[in-house]
Amino acid sequence: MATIYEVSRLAGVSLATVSRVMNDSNAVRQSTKDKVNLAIQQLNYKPNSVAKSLASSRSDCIGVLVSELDSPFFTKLLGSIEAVCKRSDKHLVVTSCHNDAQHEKEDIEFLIGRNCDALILHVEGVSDEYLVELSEGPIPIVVLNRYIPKIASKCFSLNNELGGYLATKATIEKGHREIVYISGPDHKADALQRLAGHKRALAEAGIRLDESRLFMGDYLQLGGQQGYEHFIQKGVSFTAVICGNDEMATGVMAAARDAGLTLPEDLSIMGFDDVIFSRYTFPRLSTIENPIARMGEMAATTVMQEVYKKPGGPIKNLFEPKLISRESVVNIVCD
Amino acid sequence: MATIYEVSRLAGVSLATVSRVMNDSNAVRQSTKDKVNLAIQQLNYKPNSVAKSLASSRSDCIGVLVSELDSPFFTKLLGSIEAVCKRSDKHLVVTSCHNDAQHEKEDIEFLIGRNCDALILHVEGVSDEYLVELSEGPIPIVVLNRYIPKIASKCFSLNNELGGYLATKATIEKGHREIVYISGPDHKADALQRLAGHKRALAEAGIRLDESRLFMGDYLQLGGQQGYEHFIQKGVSFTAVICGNDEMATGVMAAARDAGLTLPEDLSIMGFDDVIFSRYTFPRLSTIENPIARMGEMAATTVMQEVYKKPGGPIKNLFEPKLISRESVVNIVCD
DNA sequence: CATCACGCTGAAAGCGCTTACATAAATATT
DNA sequence: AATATTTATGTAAGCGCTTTCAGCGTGATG
Repeated sequence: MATIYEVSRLAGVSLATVSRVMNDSNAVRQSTKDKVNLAIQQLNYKPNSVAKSLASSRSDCIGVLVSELDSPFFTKLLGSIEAVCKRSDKHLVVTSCHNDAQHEKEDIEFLIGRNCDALILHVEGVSDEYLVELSEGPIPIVVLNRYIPKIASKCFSLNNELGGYLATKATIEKGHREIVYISGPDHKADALQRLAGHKRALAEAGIRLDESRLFMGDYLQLGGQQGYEHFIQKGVSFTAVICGNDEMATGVMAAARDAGLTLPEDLSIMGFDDVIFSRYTFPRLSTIENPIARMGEMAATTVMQEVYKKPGGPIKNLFEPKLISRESVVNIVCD
Repeated sequence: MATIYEVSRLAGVSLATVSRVMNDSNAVRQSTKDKVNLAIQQLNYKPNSVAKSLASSRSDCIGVLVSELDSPFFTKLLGSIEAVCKRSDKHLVVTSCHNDAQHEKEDIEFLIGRNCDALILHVEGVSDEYLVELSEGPIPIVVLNRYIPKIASKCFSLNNELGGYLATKATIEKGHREIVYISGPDHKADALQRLAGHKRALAEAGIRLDESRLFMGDYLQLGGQQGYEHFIQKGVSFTAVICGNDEMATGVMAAARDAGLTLPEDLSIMGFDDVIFSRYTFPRLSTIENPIARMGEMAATTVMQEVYKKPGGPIKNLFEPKLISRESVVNIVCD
C-alpha cells in the first residue's frame, strides 16, 4: 500500500499538502490539488484510516452495541442505523452482548478504546447511573429503547405502557373478557411497562386482574408455547392471549395448533413489535407497531448532527405505538 | 484517558516494559509485572487500540461485508460469525453494500484501510477474478455463499444445485406434475444453481420443462406474489409452486390466500433456506435447509485459525442442503 | 520602493503504541 | 573468580497521518 509519503514525493509537494488535499482544505491552489490528485490516482493511494484516526482522534466509526445479533428486532434496528451512517460515510463497529452488565461494560470500553466517535447503545444490564456517568464522559452516547430522565435527549424509546394498553384495549373491544397475558422477562423494563399498560386497560374495563392469568415468558417463541401450555394445564379458560412480543405470539400459535385449535376462530392472539415475520404468520398477526427502524434512524441522525455537524431534520425521542389490526384477533359474541 | 507513558512513569519502568506486560510477553519478571499491573489499575488505564493497531498493524478487527443488514438470512450469518469472533476477543466492523459491485469494492477498500486483520465477504457484485486477486493481497479473505475454484479453501458455500434438485424431487414424489418455479434474480449465482437443480429433477422425472412455468423473482416477498399472479394471469395451471427462497414462498402464500385458496390443500408451496420465519408460517413451510449459521461459523473459525493461530476443529467448506418436510407440500392423488 | 497582508506551502512535532536492538543484571559454566 | 549465557529492561525508531507554526512569494497599498 502506498503511503502519503510516496504521494508527496511523486507530486513534488510536502506531506502536509497531500493531507490538505485529502481533507479538501480550501487553502490549496487548484494546480497543486491537481498534481496531488494525479499522484494519488497513479499510486492508487488509499489513506490508512488507522493512522488518520490516531493523528486526528476521530475515527469515522460509530460503535453499536446490541443485545443480540440474530433476532429480527435488532436486525431492523441495525439496518436503519447503518443506512443513515453510510450516507455520511461513517462506519459501524458492531458488538452484541447478551444482556450481561459485565459484558456490556467491557464492550463499551472496547468501543471507546477503539476511538469510536460515538456510541449507540441498546443495553439492558447496566444501570441508569452508569449510563448517565458515561454520557458525561468525552465520548457522546445515545441510548435506544430505554428512557433515562437525566439524559432524556440522548434516549430514544417507545411508550411501551401505551402499547400494552392499546393491545389489551383492542382485544377487549372485540368482546373478549377472558384474557391471559404472556409477558417478557421481568428484568426487562419494556416488558414491565407493557404489562402495566395491560393492567390499566383491564382495570378501565372493569376486569379483575387475576395473577393466574399472567405468565412470565422469555420473549422467545418457546416462552409463548410454555405460556399457552401453562394456562391449559392450570385449567384457566380464555378466549384471547396477549403477548409481550411477536415471537411469543408465534409460539402460542404453534402450541394452540398442536392442541387442535383452529385459528383465529378458537383463540385470538395479539403480538407486540410488528417485526418482519408477523406479516408471514397465518392468521396474520394483530400487533402493536414498534417503530424500531425510525428509532434507529433518529439515534443515528442525532449522532450525525451532534458529532459530525451534519445537517438533518428535527429529532424525535419518544415514539408512540400504534395498533395494527390484522386477522389474529377476532370478534367474539358475548354470552 | 491515561496513556502508556503515564503508566510507565507511575510504575517506574519503561514504555517497552509496560507494553510487554500488556501483551503478556513472558520476558518480564513477575515482580515487575505486579508493579505495572498496579499502576494500570490505579490509573484505570485502557490501551488505545488505534495506536496499538497502527504500531502493530494488527487490529483484532475483522471486516464483514454483507449484502443487506435487515434480512433474516444475514442476521443468522452475522450472529454466528460474531459468536465465534467474540470467543477470541475479536471484533467486527460490519458493512452492507446492497449487491453493487462499485460499493462492494469501496467497502472492501475501506475495511482494508481500517487495518482489518481479515475480511469475511458475502458479495455478489464483484467478479471472481477480483476476489482471486484480492486473496493474493496482504490481507486474508474468506468468501461466503460462493464457490470460486481457484480459492476453494477460502470459500464456504452450499450445494445449491442439489438443494434445487431436492426441493423439486420431493414435490414430484408427492404426486405433483404441474409445477411452477419462481426463481431468484438471474444475476445471482445461487439462484441460477437452484434453478438448474430444479430442471434436473424435472428431467429425471420425465417432465417437460416449459419456460412458461418459470418466473424470475427478486428473492423478496413481493417477487413471490408477482410470480403467483403472473402464472394465474397467463392461465398456467399448477398444483405446486417451488420458490427460490422462503421469502418468496411467503409471498405466494399471501397471494394464494388473497385469491381465496385454502392452504395447503389447494396449493403446495416449497421454500428454500429455512430462515427463521419458515417455522412461523401456516402451513409451516416445507423447505430446504441452508446451514447459514454453520457456514458463518466455519468462515469465522477459519479466520481464527489462520490469522490468529487459534486452535479449532476441522474446517468444512462445502455444505449439503437437506429437505425439511413440513406441511406446505401435500400429497395429491394422481388423476 | 518599502511595507503589509494574504494565500500557499513546507518543516516538524506529535497521536499512543510496538519492537528491534542495545545494555545491564543475574545466573551458569569452567 | 573470570568468563560465557541467559534473562530482564531500557532506548529509540518507527507506524501513517494531522496540524501548528513559520516562511515564502505575490500583489496591493502608501
